[in-house]
Amino acid sequence: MAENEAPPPRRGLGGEKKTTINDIARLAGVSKKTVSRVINQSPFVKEETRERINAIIAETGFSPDPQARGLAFRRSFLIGLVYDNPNPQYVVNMQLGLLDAMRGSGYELVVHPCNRGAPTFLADFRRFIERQKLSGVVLTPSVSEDDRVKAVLEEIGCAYIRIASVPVDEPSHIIVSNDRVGGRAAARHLAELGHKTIGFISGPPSFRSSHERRGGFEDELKDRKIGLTPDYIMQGAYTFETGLSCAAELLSRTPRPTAIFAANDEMAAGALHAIRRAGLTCPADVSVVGFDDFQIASSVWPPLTTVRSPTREIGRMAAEKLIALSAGEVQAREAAPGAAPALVVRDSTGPATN
Amino acid sequence: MAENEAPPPRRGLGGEKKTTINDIARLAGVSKKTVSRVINQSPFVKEETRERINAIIAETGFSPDPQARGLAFRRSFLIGLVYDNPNPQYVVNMQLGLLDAMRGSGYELVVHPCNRGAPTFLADFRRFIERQKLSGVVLTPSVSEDDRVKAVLEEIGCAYIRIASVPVDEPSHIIVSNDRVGGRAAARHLAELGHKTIGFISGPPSFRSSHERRGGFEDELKDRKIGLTPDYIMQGAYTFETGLSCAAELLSRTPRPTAIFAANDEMAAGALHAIRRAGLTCPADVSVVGFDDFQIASSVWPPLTTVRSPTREIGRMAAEKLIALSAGEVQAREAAPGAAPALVVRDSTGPATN
DNA sequence: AATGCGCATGTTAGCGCAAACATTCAAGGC
DNA sequence: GCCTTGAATGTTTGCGCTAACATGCGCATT
Repeated sequence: MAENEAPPPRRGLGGEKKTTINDIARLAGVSKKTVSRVINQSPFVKEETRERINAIIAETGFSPDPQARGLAFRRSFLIGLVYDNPNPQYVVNMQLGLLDAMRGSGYELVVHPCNRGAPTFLADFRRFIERQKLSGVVLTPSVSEDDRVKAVLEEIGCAYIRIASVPVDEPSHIIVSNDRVGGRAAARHLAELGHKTIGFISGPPSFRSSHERRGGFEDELKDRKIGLTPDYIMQGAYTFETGLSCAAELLSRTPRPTAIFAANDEMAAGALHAIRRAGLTCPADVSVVGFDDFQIASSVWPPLTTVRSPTREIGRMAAEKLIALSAGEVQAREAAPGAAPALVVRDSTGPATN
Repeated sequence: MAENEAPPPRRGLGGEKKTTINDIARLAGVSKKTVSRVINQSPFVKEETRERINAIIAETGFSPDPQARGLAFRRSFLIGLVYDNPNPQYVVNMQLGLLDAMRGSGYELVVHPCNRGAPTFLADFRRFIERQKLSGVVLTPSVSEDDRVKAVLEEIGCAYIRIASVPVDEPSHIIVSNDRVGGRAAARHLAELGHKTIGFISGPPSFRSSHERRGGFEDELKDRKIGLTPDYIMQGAYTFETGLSCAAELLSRTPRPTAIFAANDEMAAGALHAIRRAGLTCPADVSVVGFDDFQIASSVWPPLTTVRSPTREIGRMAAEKLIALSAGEVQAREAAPGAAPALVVRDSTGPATN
């Protein structure tokens, strides 16, 4: 009866008392500290004792309370995914990758989309990390490219991994999604098909990936002595509409390009429409290559030849690294190799016809 | 020096000690229990005291440690999103909606994709809820339609909200995404454009939404005395490919349908290709209506007329309801009205031409 | 035999908060 | 005046776990 304060609803979950470390200790005939040592893999437990305790843990299905553990450790067992990438497919793939590596690790994933433009962004971000005492944070582009964010994390002392197109940090804190390699792959493919007059639609300069995809593309063309004049380079914004308008512009050049590389699938889809609208056919008249291999790439006509970005794999690597980091493990000095983007050839590319 | 056990890294986050409820109590010249009462909105605090404490809390930016709070309350302040819906856009929109309502509430969102087919699914699910002592769970289709899941939650006593196309539960536990209304809207639109011969591509029967979308569509046509014979109904699987093949089939019927309603955008995109491939034009020869209004709807040509499913709004409502539930508030007896789907008219529909 | 040392374990005191049980103080009843 | 009542606050205990500090025990050393 007593006080009856407002919101806190009485009783926790279920009715029966849940098994605690004490129960395990009693069953094993040891103190709870020894059980704790087993759970935390302390080397100072006799092999035989460890096995006995582990058997009991397995039998009872016991698993330590993350909250209590967190309170004692002064950190939660939560990993945050912080992103401002508007592409749903990227986000979901990233989440799946992270969860792949987190499964069975005792960590959980909390998602935190954010708006880097908001005036309270940094303060909110900091609050989020501190309040939740996150074990670690995964940053994706373009938050991952924000050095203020990095500074906050360093100051707080929170483990983090940045996913970025270029090595912007020490190797232990970054996973490089090798967009440059992907750009090269696209150029190589078009070159091998005999294209000489190629148009390029870049992403917005605010994304590092734009520069990388473009850089890789240009490098490969240069290596092959294929020219790419400024006239044949348009700047889009990773959207369908900009893909459409930029491609329309490119198609009006003389000589008309026989191929277009758009820096993401969305823009490539726009390019397909521009081609059709111009009375041309893809790939007979103009080939198109996209980037990302998101769902849209196989839902347009013709299905897009594109560069598959191994987002899920990158997520998995990020989580593995982060868990190791937050457990205090020392990291290798060199950056992890990082899964490389790979070309997926579909129907939107064909031999040059000029 | 002492033991130096393996994984637990010493020291928590940051260096400086963080402010606790004790600090606030000291500053306010009261006991920490009084501060606790203020935080938990107990009515037994003098107005003046409450204001003074609130002022200090605001000033110091203090916010209680969720872990400690959770430990004492026997529940975390985490809300879980459990889903097996493969559509990234749906998932991301849902997450955004949930977070809209959770912002500032002190809750965080942990995501939990699952595979309902896995043999350990139910056990894993239960473990997840119990271990984390989740405050609440949001279930989306098709996990939301699984009564075993509901049973587990009831047994554990965990608050939950199911998002479903039909009222499968008591009103306090469900939010209805009125797919039937959306189906009707699509039919009305086509009828008003004068279409009489209409083809329909349904979703897979394993999703309730399939039945609802189809049901609404059929009901509206019946009300308007427009026939829809089995010949003009195809069953797809919510994928681009099935949309393509089903539409091809429909286009071979005599008389040829002047309009096709596909139960999601993905299939509608497939239908567009089938139309083009058949040498026809959309919307001149055949109109197409989709469902969902995901990104793909505006990235195909012509941009799709479709039914926008207010996923984000539904998510917001779900989180609001769940927070109220988990705070022990009594729920209204009737189901919340639920944001209704709305038709978005773009370029894929036009007047009937037969 | 006394000493030291290292492994294996137990004990105590928190982590930051809320529940249950005091306690205080003022207003009102007879 | 004494006693009841109840609002407003404080004290203690404990949520489930770990850190820091014992402690016990066997063995090698002097």
